[in-house]
Amino acid sequence: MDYKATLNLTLGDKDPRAMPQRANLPTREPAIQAYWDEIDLYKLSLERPSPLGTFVLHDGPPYSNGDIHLGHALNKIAKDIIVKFRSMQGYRAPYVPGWDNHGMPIENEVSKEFRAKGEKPDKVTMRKRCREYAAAWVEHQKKQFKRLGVRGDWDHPYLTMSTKFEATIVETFGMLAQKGFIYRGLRPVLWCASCETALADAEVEYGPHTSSSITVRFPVKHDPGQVFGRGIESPADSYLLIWTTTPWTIPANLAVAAHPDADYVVFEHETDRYLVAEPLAEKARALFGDTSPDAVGRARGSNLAGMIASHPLADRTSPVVMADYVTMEDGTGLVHTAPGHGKDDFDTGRREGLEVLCPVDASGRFTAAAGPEFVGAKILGGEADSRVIKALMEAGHLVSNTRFEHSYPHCWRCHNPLLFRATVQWFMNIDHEGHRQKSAEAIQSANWYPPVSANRIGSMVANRPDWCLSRQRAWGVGIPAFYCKACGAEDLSEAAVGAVRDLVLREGSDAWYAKAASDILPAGFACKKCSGAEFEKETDILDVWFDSGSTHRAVLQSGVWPELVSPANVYLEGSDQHRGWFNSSLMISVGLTGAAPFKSVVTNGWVLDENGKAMHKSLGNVVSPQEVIDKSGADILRLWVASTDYFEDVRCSDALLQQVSDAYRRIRNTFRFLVNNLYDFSTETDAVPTAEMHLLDQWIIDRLGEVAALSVAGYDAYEFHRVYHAVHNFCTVELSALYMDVIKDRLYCDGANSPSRRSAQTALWTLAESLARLLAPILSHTSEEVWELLGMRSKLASPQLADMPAAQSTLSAQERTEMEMLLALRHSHVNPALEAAKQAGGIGNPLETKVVLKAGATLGVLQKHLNLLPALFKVSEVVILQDAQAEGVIVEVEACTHEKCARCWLRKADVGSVPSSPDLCARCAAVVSPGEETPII
RNA sequence: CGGCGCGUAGCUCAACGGUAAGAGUCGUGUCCUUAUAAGACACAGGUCGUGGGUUCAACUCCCACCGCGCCGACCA
Repeated sequence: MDYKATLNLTLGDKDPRAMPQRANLPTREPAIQAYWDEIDLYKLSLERPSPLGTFVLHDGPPYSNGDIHLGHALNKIAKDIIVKFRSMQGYRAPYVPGWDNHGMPIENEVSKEFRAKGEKPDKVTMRKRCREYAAAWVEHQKKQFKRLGVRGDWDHPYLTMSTKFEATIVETFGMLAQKGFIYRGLRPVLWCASCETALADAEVEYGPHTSSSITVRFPVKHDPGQVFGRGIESPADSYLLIWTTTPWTIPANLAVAAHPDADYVVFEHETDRYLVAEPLAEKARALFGDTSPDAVGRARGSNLAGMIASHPLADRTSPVVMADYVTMEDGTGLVHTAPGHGKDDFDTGRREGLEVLCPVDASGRFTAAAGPEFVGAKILGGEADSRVIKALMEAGHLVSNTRFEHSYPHCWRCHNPLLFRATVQWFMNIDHEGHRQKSAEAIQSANWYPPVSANRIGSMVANRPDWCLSRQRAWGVGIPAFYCKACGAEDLSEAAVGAVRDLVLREGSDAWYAKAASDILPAGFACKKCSGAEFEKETDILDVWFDSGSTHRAVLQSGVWPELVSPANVYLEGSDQHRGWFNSSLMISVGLTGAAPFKSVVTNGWVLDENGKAMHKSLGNVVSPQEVIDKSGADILRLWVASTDYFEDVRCSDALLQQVSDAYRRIRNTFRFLVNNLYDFSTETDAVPTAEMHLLDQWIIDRLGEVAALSVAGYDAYEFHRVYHAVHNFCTVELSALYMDVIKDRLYCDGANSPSRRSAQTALWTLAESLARLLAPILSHTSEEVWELLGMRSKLASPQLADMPAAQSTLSAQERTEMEMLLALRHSHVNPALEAAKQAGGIGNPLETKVVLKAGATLGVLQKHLNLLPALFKVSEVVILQDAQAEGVIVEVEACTHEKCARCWLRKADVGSVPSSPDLCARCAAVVSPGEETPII
């Protein structure tokens, strides 16, 4: 007789009530997301109780251009996990996503469009198109982010190009100006002389270029350390040797840089003496045809400070300064320094208080400042070089002149070589009123995950130069500065900037370009210096880092999102943002308030391929989040994020995602077993109080509590892989391999409404419901699916609106110890013995066996739990024998000789004891005959 | 080239300076057919990137090198 129909089996996949084996996430997830939209889950999450207060994760704005890539996905998913966890932990956790809209990449794309059409738009037209372009990508990326399952105020994101945001940028700039942080000065930028424009780094292409390579001697005028050994401080016939591949920058020379830690030597050639770095002395001597290595003097680089040379052409001095970027690779170890023509030179010049000399005009010709003999000479084409070389030769200071091929920056548009040219720019002074030190303190008082982040940004802030805020571009927020037409004085007064802010607020930032200064400035506005009444507007825009660096003011403090607070609890961005957003936000916030805009900062590493290499389209190793979602689902991507230690660089590939998919299937199958055994269970009528449950059921609830505690600690530390491993191991080791397997007999064979089965079902229900909550921040969709199947929606619309599960153990310490001992016995003794019996042949299925335990000291514990053991070992019978000699427990396996019950397949002594069911054991006979129940054992 | 960081089984992650470096996963073999495109059991897998050093003792601390990544520089 077939008794299968009398068993309480797990629901099969065909049953409409069942949780299906196939997740089918690519189609299931959009339906779940539609449900979230329908109930307005984000709003509901803000309305749930928040005993712990508010927790704001402030979104760093991605750039609104292009499809999102895996790095975006990692970042946004990690943020989403944090927000959902904090909410479930008991915080009010709003999340307002945002976008960074201004900037060069969009301007370039739009420029290309116009160029393709042969149009030359004015700034306002250009900006209008940029705005449309950015807006289109915002909508595009928004869909992609939402598809990841990220919860937030997607209907009200912040945009740096919104009117209110742009007004805040203007205002922020004005406030910094009022506090004295903003100044105007020269700074070298990469300049294309043929396009007559400054270029951004991204617009520069490096390629081979042949330059004139010259060695020049600078007569020493003042030698306080008497390095030259002439016995006097103003030696004759003593020279510094320098090398350059840009002869045209010699007229702009203002200093010679030496490395403080390098060794320098003086050598003699005829009656002249020359100073060079020791490692390069040999080469330098060769220029004179000398080989003798004798040095007539030597000095540490740091001892050269104070030495002063004469400029080889102009009538001025050129002091020796220290710079640690001086290398011993090429040249002489003494570096020609022209602050107007190089970034390093500029920084050195600023530090040393040198002026910034740039005798080159926009078209790349020498101005009068270069010297009367050079005026009008063009850099491009080499005219300037040859005139300078000729002058040096005539002055007798040219030592050598050769050709030198090296990598050199070129304009990406016209492909001509670029030059560094100092132009007037706006800056934020990083050392104003101890700002650098205040920033360092603000860094110290924040929490950094991982902790080394603090060092990283710390050294960046310690070493960063002043912030150059000017960009010679169209797509951005105009710098709200006015220049007096009469005297040229700049005006950043509160009245002027305030007028611009009001204008932008009223009409948008395009109005800055559309209107004349007189239409913007308040009536009667006059120059403070000369009382002039006519003004010109600044044409540069602000660095877009200034935009994003203002988000804490424009978003957190604006009042537009009243649920937000400032400072934010946490910022979370990729490690490149130490130099980017973290830095710019810190500079502005410290400048205005003296404190950081964040309490904690988490950084995520880079996404690499399976070999640890960066992803590049050309390498074909790019994993696209859209493809993963279409093929496997967002929960797979989310689980991948949770499985990694994302503080460091993380790896991703199809093979790795396959591993994550396997882990997902394990977790899903665990949920399936739990859910599909609850089809006839109601918490209202069938639940068994924990303290009255079967010991094994109490034990698994105890374990669940531990896993929940571990996971919550992992979430709390932003280390989601701890959650992943804890839950995955729990599903595998405790649930699948052990608990769920062991309770099958009770679940399937005991009476449907028997207390022993209801006890197991109560545990299953608790497990399913708790795991759904525990995993809701990570597997948001699957948790939602489980929640619905459990019928929980009638109580609470989503597991994301529940509390994080907490321990609810009723197990005593002694019971826990005893259970652990029995499980250890199963693992280390019984299973191996069963395996050995299986390998030896004869006995295949453990259900056919009897296990004999011979024990000494542990006899009492074994006997106490004897009735648990057959199920725990998955065998038909367990016999315990006393054996005082036994070290630990001896396990023997033999065939069980009882009759096999046709229903439960266990071999039992009482099979046939009920006359009406001769092929059944007593328990099964009682179940088949109604009215009898099996007690909890 | 410079600054910062990372490098534990094929993979994802563990391991207070102290017992023979642990889990899961993948792989292989066996069992089950009552979670079944599931499940159970077992086995195999590591000179802890390499080489030095400190220490009674190093995966753990220090140095160098190699590989990888981020940021910066590509230069006089």
